[in-house]
Amino acid sequence: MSLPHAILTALLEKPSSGLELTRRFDKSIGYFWSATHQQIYRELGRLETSGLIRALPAQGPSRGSKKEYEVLAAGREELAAWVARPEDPRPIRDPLLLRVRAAGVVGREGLAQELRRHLDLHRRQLAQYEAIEARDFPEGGDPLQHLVLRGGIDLETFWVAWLERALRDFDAGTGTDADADTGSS
Amino acid sequence: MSLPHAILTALLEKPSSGLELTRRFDKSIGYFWSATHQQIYRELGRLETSGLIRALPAQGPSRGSKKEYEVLAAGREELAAWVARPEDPRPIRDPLLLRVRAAGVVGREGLAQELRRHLDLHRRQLAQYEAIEARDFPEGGDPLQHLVLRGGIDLETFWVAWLERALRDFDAGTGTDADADTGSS
DNA sequence: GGACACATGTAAGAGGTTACATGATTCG
DNA sequence: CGAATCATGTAACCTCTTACATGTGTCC
Repeated sequence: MSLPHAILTALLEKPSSGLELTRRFDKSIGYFWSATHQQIYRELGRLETSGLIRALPAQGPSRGSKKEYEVLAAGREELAAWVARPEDPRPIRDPLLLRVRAAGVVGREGLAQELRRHLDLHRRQLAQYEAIEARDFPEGGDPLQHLVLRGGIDLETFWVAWLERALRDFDAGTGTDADADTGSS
Repeated sequence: MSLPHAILTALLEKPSSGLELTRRFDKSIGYFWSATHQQIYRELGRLETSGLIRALPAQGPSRGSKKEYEVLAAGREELAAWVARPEDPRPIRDPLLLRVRAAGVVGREGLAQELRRHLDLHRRQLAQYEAIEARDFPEGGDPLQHLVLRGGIDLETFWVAWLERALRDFDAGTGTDADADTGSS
């Protein structure tokens, strides 16, 4: 139940149309809550029906013409209540860790290459976050937004470190070569 | 598409019934891929239909009586192929980071308490993982399984550090007191 | 008017969550 | 036999993903 709250947050930061929201979910907000345009349009409809947001006047046909939304008082209240509402962290569900475990059973053939690919992706993401930090928080800025960005940076840092360690272990474990053998049954 | 592969991995490690699998998904395997018994039974049915696993003989009625499954050659091959199959990491979708961002817009009332609660949960989880490490990997053990466990440990370590930092920032930012437990009406 | 970007929307299906339903076994 | 536990299964619902569909405005 986080998508509606992500949208409320985004709309409070700046009233927007569906497409503008989609763009923002590809950038800053999307760094910790991703969503596609189909999800966003559906959820905008629901939020409007629930009376948490409203479309600004100047409507044309439903398809094709731009529709701007803004948050109503009820929406702001709902969001404030949600911020404090207890909600346990979800159990981890990570395909990469699972694949490493599976490799322990069926062999690590091809896995090292995939780990290298992920390492590269996470390094890029980390560099991007750090560039954003240097640009937007040179000396302060909104402390809460900075905190969130630090979360992203720390998370990517974890992945980079873990993947480097994994590849080191692989090299050590198989002599000189990463994922050569697996010498099946 | 990871659940079937999680089940194949679990069944290769040890042929099991649905309930036994459910138990194992509440422990070791569940530490990086959680699943409920309904998901597991549904997926076992699909995997059997697909010819990747089979139920061992000695069947009774479909409800109530135990059914053991084992992985067939096709299942092992599918799992080995999946280990090497490229699959990009999913974008982050974390409700807690989102709530901190929302707090920047509607106020941080009640948030510190929730962060403290999460900090406690993550500390417990970390302690549990470290106990498992001390018990199962005193000096080695399966390097891949150890690597996965290290992933869990490092991830929890990240959360603990980030939450501690967040709470420190909160205390600094609001004078002496975070949000004074919001003492309700 | 054709191409293209802008903008919103529909549909089908997979995966996950929650609640409930049903049969078998064991133990007092 | 009643209760608890083991064990499998159904159903409803919600979210997310993927692919497709439709309309508008602009520029050549």
